[in-house]
Amino acid sequence: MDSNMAFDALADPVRREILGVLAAEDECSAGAIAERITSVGRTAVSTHLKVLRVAGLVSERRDGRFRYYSIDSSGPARDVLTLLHQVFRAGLQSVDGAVPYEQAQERPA
Amino acid sequence: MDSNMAFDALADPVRREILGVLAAEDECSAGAIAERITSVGRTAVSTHLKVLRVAGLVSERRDGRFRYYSIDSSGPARDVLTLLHQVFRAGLQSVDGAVPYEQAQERPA
DNA sequence: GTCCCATGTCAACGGTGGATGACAGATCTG
DNA sequence: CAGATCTGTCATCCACCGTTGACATGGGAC
Repeated sequence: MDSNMAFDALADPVRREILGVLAAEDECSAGAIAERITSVGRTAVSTHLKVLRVAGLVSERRDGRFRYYSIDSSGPARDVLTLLHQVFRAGLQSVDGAVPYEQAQERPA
Repeated sequence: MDSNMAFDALADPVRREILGVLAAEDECSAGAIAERITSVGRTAVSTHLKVLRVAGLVSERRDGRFRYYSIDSSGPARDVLTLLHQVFRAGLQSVDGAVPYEQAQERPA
C-alpha cells in the first residue's frame, strides 16, 4: 500500500503549503517555492520536496541547474482520495468532486 | 481552519485502520474496535479514538458503560476532501486556476 | 579553465507523538 | 452494598520527524 507515504506527506502543514503554491503556480523551481514559504528555510523546503516526490505527490523536471516541481495528481493522490471517499462516503453529497471524481479518473489529455 | 487536526489524525495507519473498521461496521464500541486492531493494545486504540474524535472525524454515543463510535463525514472530513480536490485538480480539469489556496489554510489565531 | 548560482545532502539537536502498564471513573449485576 | 466490566487518563519511555548550518554536487557565465 503506497498511500501510506502519501498520507504521511500530507500530514505536514509546510508540505501542504508547498502543494498549495504548486497548485496555484502549476510549475515552480525549488528556489521560487522556498521564497514563498517564509515559515522555514530553504533546506527544510528541499527536504519536504523530497518527501513529496518520494510519496509520488509531486513530479520533478530538471532543466539546467533548476529543478521544476509540479503537482502529480495521477499517482498516490488518487489512491488517497479514493480511500477517503470510501471511508467518508456517507455525507459527501455536497462536496465538490465527490461524484465527479470518477469522471476525473479519465485522463484529460 | 482546523483541518490541520484532521490531516494529522489521518496520518497514522492505526487510525486509518480504525476508520476502516468503522466504515465497515457503521457503529462500534471501543472494545469491539480494539478487538479488531491487533497491532496495538486497547490503551492505544482508546487514545487514537480520542484523537479522531477531537479532530471531528468520528462521533461518540454513550450508552451505559459502552461508548459507540461512528464515522462523522459532515465535519472536517469535508474540508479535507475539498482541500485535496483543490490541490490535485491540476491535471484533471484545471479550470478556475485562481482558487485561492489561502482560504482553506489555517489562520494564525 | 575559474567562479558563481541553484539545489541536494549530511550530522546534530530538540521537540513531538505513539505505545504501554497501572490506576481511576462509571455502570451494570447480584 | 460488593464485585465485575467497559473505558478513559496518567506517567513514562522510546523512537521518529522537522529544522538548521555547513558542505557537496552540478550546471551556467566569463
